[in-house]
Amino acid sequence: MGIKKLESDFYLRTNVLQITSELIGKFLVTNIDGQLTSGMIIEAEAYNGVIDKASHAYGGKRTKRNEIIYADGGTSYVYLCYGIHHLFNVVTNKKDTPHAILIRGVVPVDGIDAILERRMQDTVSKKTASGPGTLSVALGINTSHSGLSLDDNQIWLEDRGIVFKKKDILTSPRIGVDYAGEDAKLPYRFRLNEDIIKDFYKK
DNA sequence: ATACCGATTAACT
DNA sequence: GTTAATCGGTATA
Repeated sequence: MGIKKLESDFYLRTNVLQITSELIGKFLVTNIDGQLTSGMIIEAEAYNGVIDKASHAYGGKRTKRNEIIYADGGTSYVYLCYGIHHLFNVVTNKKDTPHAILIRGVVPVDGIDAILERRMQDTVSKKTASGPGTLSVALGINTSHSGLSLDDNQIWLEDRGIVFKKKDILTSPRIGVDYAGEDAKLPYRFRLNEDIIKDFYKK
């Protein structure tokens, strides 16, 4: 057991689907604005680089915004969606192989007071950090954090020894990527069984 | 300079 | 189940 910060050997691997499944049960931790906050990852989606029509890097496209996806694994990629929502991604694989994982939901764990203040809520519920936009608000993440190394002391991931059974990690098509044609159907979304998630909110 | 649109959310019925 | 809100990024000229 114990707490182990994930290092580049974890992020530099080539199988983004494998890494995405392993992220369920890991902890996303931030130390932003003097507040230490964290959440356990319960949902994430894989974006498989230049061959994935749903990826910002499809076809090898490079723009000022998506340039970060081409960085080495272990880098934070945060971008603005619908003009309002800051979506946090983990870049994986080696430099110039633009794999990324969108973190879509966490269960709040550390710094609950700060999280509730940021979300302007009184109590923790499933709504506090269960979407890609809301978890960024909860943990204080915004586009200014894009390009940061996850080895930095502002945003990082931890393994706290929690392991779920394979059957409790469900796969399904990704959300909001209908424009990606055939690739919209790929089972690249990973999430924890709802019954197990409920137990974490009871604690 | 201008036009289009999205890896979403919250508040509805 | 439906839908309005909202604006930076991107492409096109």
